Amino acid sequence: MANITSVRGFRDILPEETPKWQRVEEKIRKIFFNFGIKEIRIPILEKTELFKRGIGEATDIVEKEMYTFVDRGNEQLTMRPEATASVIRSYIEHHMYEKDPVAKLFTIGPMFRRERPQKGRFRQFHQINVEFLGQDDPRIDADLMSMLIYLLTELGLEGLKLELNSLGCDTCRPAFREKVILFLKDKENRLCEDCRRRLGSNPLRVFDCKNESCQETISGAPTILDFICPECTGHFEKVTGHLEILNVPYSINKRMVRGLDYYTRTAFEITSGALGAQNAVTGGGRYDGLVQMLGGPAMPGIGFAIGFDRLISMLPDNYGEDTGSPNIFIATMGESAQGRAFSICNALKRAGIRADMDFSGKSLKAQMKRANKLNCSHTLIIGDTELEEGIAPLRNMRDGTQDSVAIKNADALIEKINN
RNA sequence: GUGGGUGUAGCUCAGUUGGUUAGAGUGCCUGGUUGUGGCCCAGGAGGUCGCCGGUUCAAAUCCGGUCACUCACCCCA
Repeated sequence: MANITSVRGFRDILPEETPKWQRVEEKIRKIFFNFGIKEIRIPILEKTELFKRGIGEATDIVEKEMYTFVDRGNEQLTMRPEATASVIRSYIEHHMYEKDPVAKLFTIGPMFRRERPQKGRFRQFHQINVEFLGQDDPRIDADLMSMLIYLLTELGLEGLKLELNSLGCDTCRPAFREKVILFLKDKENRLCEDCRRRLGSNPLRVFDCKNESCQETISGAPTILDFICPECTGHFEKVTGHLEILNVPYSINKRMVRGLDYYTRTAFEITSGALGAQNAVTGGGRYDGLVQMLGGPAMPGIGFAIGFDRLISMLPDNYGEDTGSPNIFIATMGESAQGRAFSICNALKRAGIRADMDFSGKSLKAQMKRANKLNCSHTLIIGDTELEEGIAPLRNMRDGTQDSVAIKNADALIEKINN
């Protein structure tokens, strides 16, 4: 009978790797706490309509990547492909803006997109999302990006590049869009198949097409920064100004656009050369129209998502390893020793000390080998008849020196280990 | 959805122009040695060679199909 395997693009994160995830999450939570960002936990399943309206009907995500199904109650549901729409839905549903229009929220969890898997891309992947709602001051944008850079640097990442652009707003982007369509109309035959299709749905995407001919064609086109309205220009200039004040290095990428429809004004991306083709570790931007679009009040917002899996893959293998705390292995010789070891081992664990032992009755050699494998700091050997008190030497594994103090009971041992 | 690469032991991989009981390293188990583990020595378990079909006296090896993994396009974090 054939074995059952995991679903394509859905992977197990094995015990060797989970400490990395835990350490990163701990550090991030601490930083978010200091920046006044509170956690929100949202469902994995939402009504399909939420993403259609939020992300945009014509986007690749909605068009062909969502896990959508009809449930037994005949309702169209979707496993979330991203978190922002859900956070906004919750913000509106619970009238959070009534209590306090300003909300700084984060959420961590899995997202689902049915793409072809490759390096740094899975069908179930994990994101750390941050949303700042209720404020459109350019300082918010700068503060958000500065925190992000700080956070990634704190985690030990190097070679990061922050790129940003402005996408304009509802009033200036449509005009720019028309201009681009007009510009490309008579050059259509020089565009790739995808871009010709995009011309009708999302012509701005031609800007970041990787096809050479497309790049050449679009290079003469007006760029959005020359075209956006004075308000948007002002906002963008202030954002970059504040970034400079905060000493955050950045570069402007006039051709960067976003694949989700809700973005307005500030859009940014952080990339790393260490990631392969899927080089974006973070992406985000402002979405001043989204709250209203989803049925809430007119309320600005900005946010980002960190690709958790990609972030983890950039960290060294030993990241998050516990090295300091004591880790005891109890080896036994003989039946009666096992009995005493059993209760001592249990007492150690309840006293907050990591401890383990072997019940299989294997040779001492095998037990010691196991202790070594578990990377134990100390091995305690308990003999069958030696030492009336019942406990033999506590031995340090690392330098081989013996500590031959006989210990009378578990309490004395705990004290010894803790001193 | 499109293209390239790869599927042989738990893991990393050899396997010459098709030819007998398919190998190594590592890991695992047992024993020896060792001032009770690391080093060394001996032995052992473990594989329908991804799956199906074809060619052949004979297929891990050649051909076709299929599935999986992987990298890239696309898209995005």
